[in-house]
Amino acid sequence: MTRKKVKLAYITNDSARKATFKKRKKGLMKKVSELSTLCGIDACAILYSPYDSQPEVWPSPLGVQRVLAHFKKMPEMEQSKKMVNQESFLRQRIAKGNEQLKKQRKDNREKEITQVMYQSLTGKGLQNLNIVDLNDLGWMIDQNLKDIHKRIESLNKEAQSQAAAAAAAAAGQLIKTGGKAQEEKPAFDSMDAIQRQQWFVDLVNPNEQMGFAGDDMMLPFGDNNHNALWPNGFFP
Amino acid sequence: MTRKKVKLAYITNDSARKATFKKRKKGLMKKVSELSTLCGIDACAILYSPYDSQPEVWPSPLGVQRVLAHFKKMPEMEQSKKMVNQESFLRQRIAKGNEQLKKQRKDNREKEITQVMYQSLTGKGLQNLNIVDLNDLGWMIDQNLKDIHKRIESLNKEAQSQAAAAAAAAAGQLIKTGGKAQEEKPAFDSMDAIQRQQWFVDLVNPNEQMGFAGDDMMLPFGDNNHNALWPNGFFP
DNA sequence: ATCTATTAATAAGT
DNA sequence: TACTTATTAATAGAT
Repeated sequence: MTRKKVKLAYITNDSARKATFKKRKKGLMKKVSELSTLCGIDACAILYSPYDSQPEVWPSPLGVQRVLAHFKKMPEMEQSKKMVNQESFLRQRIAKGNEQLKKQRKDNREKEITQVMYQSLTGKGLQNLNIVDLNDLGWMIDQNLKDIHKRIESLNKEAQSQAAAAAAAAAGQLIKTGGKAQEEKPAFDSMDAIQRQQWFVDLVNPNEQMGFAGDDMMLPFGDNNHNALWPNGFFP
Repeated sequence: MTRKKVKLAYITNDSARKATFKKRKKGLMKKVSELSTLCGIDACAILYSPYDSQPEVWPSPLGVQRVLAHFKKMPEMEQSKKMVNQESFLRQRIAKGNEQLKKQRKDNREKEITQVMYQSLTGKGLQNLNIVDLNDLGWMIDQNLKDIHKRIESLNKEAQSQAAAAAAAAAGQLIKTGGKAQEEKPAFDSMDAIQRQQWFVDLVNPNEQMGFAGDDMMLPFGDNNHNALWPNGFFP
């Protein structure tokens, strides 16, 4: 579909319906053909259109009859097992749609709360939030902190192994200096971390000023420990 | 298809084939369903896979049997008329592929010659071209000139009607000045034309200098009239 | 099963 | 009817 998302319903305009039929028939036959080739399975398709008195089939009349014979030999019960019929097909599509809706709502909510969070960091205050929003906001901040801690850890590990490698190299050159360099220059000071800080500062501070610690910036949480990472300022 | 254009051939890797089958079966059933709904036609599909002992059908066992009955009632000759069988299907696909190849080659050639043309405008010279290339280059330049003339005409017409409108407005205000303004300010001087000029200058002159009229820039055509548009410089 | 980068299908418009 | 193009849908490969 293109130029417009099409509604799945009978096309009332005759010429449009015919045009769509021709295009989609071709596409469908191609799909059957590909599926059969790629996966080596026996398949057939039959279409009756008002545009031709004869049916259009894939892959061939004989192929269709072979598949049909196979199909008709089975008892009705067998035919129905594992079968995709219109009802179950629609049920699946509806279920899938609902799942997607649910996920989308969750994503939306997350974005909403994230926006609230950033606004609060630029000094907009949290006065207008209800308890539900505040709860979600707290949850999101906790999530972010967890992510940050994970990231710090992984960067520290990286720095450690790099430092170890450097030490090994130094040892190889017989210029050993006493070690522990990796603790004096932790990974968080690396280029990557600096870029990350800058990104974060830019993000929370679009107006070129620190919005944090303004008069009405006290977070209305019982648990102000959300800020524990930065005991005396934005970044140490 | 994605991540890679897939070759249309039996997938030998078992798990990949099964995964592809599941995805494509779903997609195919959806297509049948949509075609049936959108165009109100009677259709069915039957698939036998090695993954299930039962066939998977659309729209339902009964629906399939109805379509099948319809199909089997016809004499063989009738069945074959207008029918899409595997051979004709493949023939169509091959023919289509060849057409596309032809068109693509033409496009490529055009791009090639266009590049030669631009290079020549930046002073690369045309010494290395054979007679065929030169011929095509001449053709392309003529095409471009035709396009340019068309564009100039349409812009002039536009300017004329605008000027007419302006004159009408002026007349309405009783400040008629004598007319002919549209000839003193032709459309080619309009904003659009200026942007176009700049674009063209940038295009032929990527090194910030005029490559035209350099020592070896004389075009090796018998017909130097290709330049007739710019008798004394790039743009008047 | 899910995700995402990429290709394929196709709705409108010419 | 066929071609073009802008957009959506399908899906290959990776996770």
